[in-house]
Amino acid sequence: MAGASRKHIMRSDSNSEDIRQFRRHEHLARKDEVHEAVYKIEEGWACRYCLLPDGRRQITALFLPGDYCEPQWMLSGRSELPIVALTEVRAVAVPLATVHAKPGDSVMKLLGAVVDMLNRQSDWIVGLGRKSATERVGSLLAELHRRLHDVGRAIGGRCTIPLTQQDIADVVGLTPVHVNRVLGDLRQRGLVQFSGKTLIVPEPEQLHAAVLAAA
Amino acid sequence: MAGASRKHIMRSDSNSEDIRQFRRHEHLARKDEVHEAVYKIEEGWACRYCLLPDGRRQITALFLPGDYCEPQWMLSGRSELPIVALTEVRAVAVPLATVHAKPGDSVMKLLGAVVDMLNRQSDWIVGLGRKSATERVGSLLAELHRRLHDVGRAIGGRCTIPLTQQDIADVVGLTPVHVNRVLGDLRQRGLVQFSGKTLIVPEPEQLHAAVLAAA
DNA sequence: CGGATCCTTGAGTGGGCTCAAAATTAGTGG
DNA sequence: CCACTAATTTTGAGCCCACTCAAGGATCCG
Repeated sequence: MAGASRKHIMRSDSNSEDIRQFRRHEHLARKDEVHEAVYKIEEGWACRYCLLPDGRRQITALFLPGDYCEPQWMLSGRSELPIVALTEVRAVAVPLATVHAKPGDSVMKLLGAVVDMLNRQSDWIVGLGRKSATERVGSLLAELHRRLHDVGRAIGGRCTIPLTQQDIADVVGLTPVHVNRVLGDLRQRGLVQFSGKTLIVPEPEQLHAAVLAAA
Repeated sequence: MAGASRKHIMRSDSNSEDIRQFRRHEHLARKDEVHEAVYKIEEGWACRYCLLPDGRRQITALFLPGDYCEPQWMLSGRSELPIVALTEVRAVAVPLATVHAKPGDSVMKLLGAVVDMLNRQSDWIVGLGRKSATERVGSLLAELHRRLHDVGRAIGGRCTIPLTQQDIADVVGLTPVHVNRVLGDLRQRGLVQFSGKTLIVPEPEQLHAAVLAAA
């Protein structure tokens, strides 16, 4: 990450990476802000959210380690909604000028991330519109477990979910009280286990089956 | 698909446009289908939907005249969910090969459409997660009125909404019975009027205000 | 050790659902 | 153009899932 002092700074690539740190509850982006870089999350979690005038909050995207934080900024150049850190976050700022200059691999990665985000949002519309509380919470845990597993952060069904129950409620469109009850139910049914912020999914397939389309 | 056998295919524009017709309930795309073209809707409405194993349906996108039907196919090449015509539909198939060949205006339009879809989906997550039935239905009518107005299809607060109440229910995540009651309520409050499939919004701002963040 | 945040549990309420049937409209073939 | 059927809309009665309000316990952190 260091080593910026060279003669020819032509290739603005890996030397002197622009690393940013954010404390919990600190904003990575505000509403309607102009951006000339996207973040690649290295460590920690963040979310995009919408705050209604009367205080209701809805989270519309979760950013986990390895995710690009708002790949569509490459296309639009601005954030429509605020992004806030849910934990301490370490991220790399990827300048869009650089990406545009060499339209190769990195552009494709970002465009792929845009498509992933579209599909993930579409899935959550289905969940919020047509699934029960238990199905929504179960689906969220299953999805988070899968995403963490995909980046090597779930070993033996074990992973860390740093969300509060209030956060979970704001993702799945429920109240924190009800989320608490649903989590208790899932645990009693043996589909998941907790110890602190650690989530254990003994049988991912069983959770997936129990949660999708309870006939 | 036709019209490729000529000497100078320089201007691949208006000659022999690939126009497709779809009857109501006919599919424009199936799940997991490969696409080498996107549709530009000329006339009629279509939707993307998800059908859960037990029969519940959730609509995750509406396509109105002027919309590109699945701009992200340019990036992914395949449909994740089925698209079905809600009315008779006339659409132009825009071959992606053509678009890629001359990466200019049309590419930007499609990428802009992708960003619009992301933002619209994000808005609907907020609605489904945190808004009441009345707010959701009112928001939908307000949004549809605005989108139709933007393409010159709402004259004097008057526009055509060819959706059944069942369709509306599958967009806003309610039952058709409850949608019917909510519509009656909105009409009684003078926020909207109906006559057949024609929707009249006397005061768009009043509807918008009544529906967003009822304190 | 004190304060704040977060989790847990109980009791009661209500918004949207289910079930059911009738009225209206749209579609279709003769 | 009409008879017939299917689809859609409307209305009523009762129920349940998730919400609200509230209080006590646990955990974290300075």
